[in-house]
Amino acid sequence: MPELPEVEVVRRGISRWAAGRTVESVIIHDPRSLRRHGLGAGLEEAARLGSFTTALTQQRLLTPQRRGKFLWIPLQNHTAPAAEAPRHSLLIHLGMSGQVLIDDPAAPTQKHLKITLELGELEAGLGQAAEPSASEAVAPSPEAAVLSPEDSALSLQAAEDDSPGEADSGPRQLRFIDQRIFGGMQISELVPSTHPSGSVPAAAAHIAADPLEPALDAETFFRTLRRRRTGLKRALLDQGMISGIGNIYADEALWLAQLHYLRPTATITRAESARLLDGVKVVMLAALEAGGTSFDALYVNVNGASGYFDRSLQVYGQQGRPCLRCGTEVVRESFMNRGSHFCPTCQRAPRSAPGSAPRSAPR
DNA sequence: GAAGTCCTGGTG
DNA sequence: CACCAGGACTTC
Repeated sequence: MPELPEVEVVRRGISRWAAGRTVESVIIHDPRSLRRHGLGAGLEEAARLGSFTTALTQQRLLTPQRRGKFLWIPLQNHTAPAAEAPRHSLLIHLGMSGQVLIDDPAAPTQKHLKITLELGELEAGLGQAAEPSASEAVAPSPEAAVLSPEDSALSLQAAEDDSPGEADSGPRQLRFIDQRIFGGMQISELVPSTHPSGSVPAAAAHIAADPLEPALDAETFFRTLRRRRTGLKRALLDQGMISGIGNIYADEALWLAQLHYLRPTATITRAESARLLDGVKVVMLAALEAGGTSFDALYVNVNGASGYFDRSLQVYGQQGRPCLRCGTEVVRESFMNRGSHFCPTCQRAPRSAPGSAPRSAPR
């Protein structure tokens, strides 16, 4: 269940290993992962799959971007000058179980392999070198594409292992693996946006800014919350209001902010809203730090074994165990067909009976 | 605003 | 062998 931090780590992995390369060929192992591709075009399946391959082949992968749980790689024709603005993107959503694996053609085939992009050589000056992420603990060097010995732990083929005569080593495949097929890929046109990169894929244009974007400010968040007529957790999970939060980090953020998941959004105070947004950011950044800076975590996430940063989890899945703040047993309740974990002491239930109309809170 | 639908490996 | 998890889209 990758949420924002996991997707961000995948983004960094792609940025480091695949950006700057050109797609030489596309292999679709399972068309179900392309269910959302080319939907508006009214094409038959065979034509849709063909258009996916056509749109990607000979395209240069630029620096991957992310908003919430949506990940995209801007595409540029490999003959175009590097300065030219990309018009399309490869949009990736990991869904429940999606993984991105960057490896070598010699790598063994993965069980749930859906799509393989075969990549060309790295073009000098392109790709991850242009990546200015401030939160990157270790900025990739311009030579990052040249593999060092420890990189073999990433299951990328090291230069030394290559047969003589092959000048370019580096990983030559970007593979999409997805067990439950809730995720997928599609080609989507880039449209102008408040996103830091200036655009987002049209298919993700309805997705709100995420907690790590400057575009999301506390006052707007508060006002949007007050306008809603729903519960706090439902609002947090609404990607059109704030993006990147899934079931796990919603529970974590609510615990940090000491707010109940059923609390009516309309009764939230400005201070509580600020606490909640703060909790969301803290949880995301902590998870990112746990996974984004550790080599092991990079390994499991880019190469996709399991990759959940569960060492930063305080309440999710902790039912029956003492709350780390007050010692009360953490409770799990069923909500929206999923689990909600909370501390009944730190996170008081709203006064109104479940299901009844919420009454207004003071202030 | 909220329920129904898609999926499949793992679990009881 | 039935059931569950879970994100996001479709439909009410």
